Amino acid sequence: MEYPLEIFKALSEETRFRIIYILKNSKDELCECDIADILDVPQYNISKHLNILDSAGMVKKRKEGRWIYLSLSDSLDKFKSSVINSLGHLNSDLIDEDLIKLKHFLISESGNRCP
Amino acid sequence: MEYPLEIFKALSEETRFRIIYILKNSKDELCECDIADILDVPQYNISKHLNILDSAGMVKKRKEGRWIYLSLSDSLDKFKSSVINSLGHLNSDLIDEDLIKLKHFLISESGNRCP
DNA sequence: TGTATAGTTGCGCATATATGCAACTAAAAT
DNA sequence: ATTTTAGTTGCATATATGCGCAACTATACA
Repeated sequence: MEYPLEIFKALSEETRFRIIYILKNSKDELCECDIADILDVPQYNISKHLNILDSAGMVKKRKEGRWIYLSLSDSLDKFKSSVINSLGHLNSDLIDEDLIKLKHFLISESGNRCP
Repeated sequence: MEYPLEIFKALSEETRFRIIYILKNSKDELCECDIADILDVPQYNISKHLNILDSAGMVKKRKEGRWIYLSLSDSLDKFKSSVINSLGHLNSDLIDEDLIKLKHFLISESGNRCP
């Protein structure tokens, strides 16, 4: 797909947008089951959406044992990082709910989280 | 639709992306027939896509006689203007072709352009 | 070795969305 | 008044896309 369109298309779907949003706001890596838990979306959907975000070069996957740890790509080009930085200007109750759940997740270190 | 999604969805379609791109790069207003001509897309499609961009609050329409003149909205909020500014980091042959055609259009003041 | 958990993937279905056509309105221009 | 041009809109169609399910792999643990 044409380059910029791929990025906008990736971000134009609610689940994918929420994934990027919590990855951007998480100080730690998150594994797929974490993300599925936080967003309350089936893991097989998270998996599919992460494939799309990966193809668009927006996320980094790190496999460790049985888990795949995710974070924003650390090699974002200027365009991508600029678009993602734009998310910092948003303030919406809906995405705030995800951030609250993310915060609880990060606090309960090995509580609810995958080991 | 949820606010940020609407913006990304608007930009994730090729014709709409190209419209925003040339509006961002045009010093003058453009009317629909100009845009249809530059992008080589039927005018009824341009019209429909402009409705979507308008609903998303991304463009300004100014009616004058038989024509509707378009430009980027002059009341973009921080998020929208940040996303649109991200386009400045792009360099793609495809969108450059549109810019070349736009340039020719702007030069030939009342040549090909609508009066 | 058997079981549980994390993640993947193919299929069928439902929905969303862009397109072309054709008929329409509105405002010049003759 | 008639014609021409800019723009709009409803409809049918084709395609894209996300979802749930179910079967699959791979790794850890007992």
